[in-house]
Amino acid sequence: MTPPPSPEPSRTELAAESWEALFRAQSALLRRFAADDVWSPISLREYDVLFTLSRRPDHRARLRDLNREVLLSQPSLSRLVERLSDAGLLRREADRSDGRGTIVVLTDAGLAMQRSVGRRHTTSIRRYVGPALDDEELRTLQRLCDKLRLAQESIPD
Amino acid sequence: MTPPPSPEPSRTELAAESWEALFRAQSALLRRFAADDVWSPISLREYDVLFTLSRRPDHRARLRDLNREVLLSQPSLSRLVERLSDAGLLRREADRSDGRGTIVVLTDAGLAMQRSVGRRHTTSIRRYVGPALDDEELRTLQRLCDKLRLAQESIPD
DNA sequence: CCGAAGTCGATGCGTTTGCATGGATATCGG
DNA sequence: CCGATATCCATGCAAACGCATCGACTTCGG
Repeated sequence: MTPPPSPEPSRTELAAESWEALFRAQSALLRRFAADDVWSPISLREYDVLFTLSRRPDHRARLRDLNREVLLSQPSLSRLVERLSDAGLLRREADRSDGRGTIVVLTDAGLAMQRSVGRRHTTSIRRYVGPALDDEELRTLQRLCDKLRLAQESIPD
Repeated sequence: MTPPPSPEPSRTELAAESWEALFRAQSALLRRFAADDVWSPISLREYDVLFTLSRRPDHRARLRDLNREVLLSQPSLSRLVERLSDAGLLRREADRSDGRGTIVVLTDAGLAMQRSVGRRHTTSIRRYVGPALDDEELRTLQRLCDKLRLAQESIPD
């Protein structure tokens, strides 16, 4: 039997509504960030790759591992890396322990670019995220999003 | 003076970390949703348009208003609507009160498509979001994301 | 060992995207 | 009322994307 309509949403509805809220909030903010032209010579996705690399030890990662963190198909990432490499922002190296692998490493110019864009991006974040939520709410949001993301590792395909 | 490193992140760091967590969580989930091939004949962005229309009174909206909700440039939305129109999932109408405007209306086929894909998508959501957070956490996440999104309306460009 | 199956990254190709622009209508200011 | 400005949507075009596929290498099973 379908439960009667009630003010208490079912668990499925709750999950769907939460996802929708998350999705819309992200969209709204991305639109704001895109409007501030803070991305001077690179795109948001390219910045995402530089940023991800900047947080890795030695600023390097296997292409394959990078692909797990970035929302981009493998061929698209391959070409994006090619572009950034041509621009001198990173370089490719062979993986000595696995002949199939390619390792990408941030160059000094790439790190400088990440920091430069990152600073401006942070200004945008402070501007659009800061006034919306107080400290405790920010911490809670961060905690829940991290939990949601990390839970994916233990949910099979 | 730069404050000394401390376990208490500054407000700017707090905002940046929250945004990053939100962004990564959304990326991780989108990847999951894309992997479940639930999007049979349409793309996620096309579904987003059908979904948005399905929640409007009379299943209709001005192109311009649609563009505010969907993360897509105006020309891209224009062509996306053209594709969906060609596929018979929606139709365009002239706006009688504004000669510049175009109104898009979901057709029966479009609504059926939205519901069909939506059902499968909901299954994915339950699967990937459901186990990660409990009811209260879901409600909190939804509340904070809504607050974050709605706050944008009162933050100037 | 060796052959089969799997993984990794690059490339061909058609589709979709964003930017710049244009034409049409609406709104604003005098 | 009219010219100037702004808004709305469409279109040309180059860049970027995803899918399918390929060659190279690794891993697995006998």
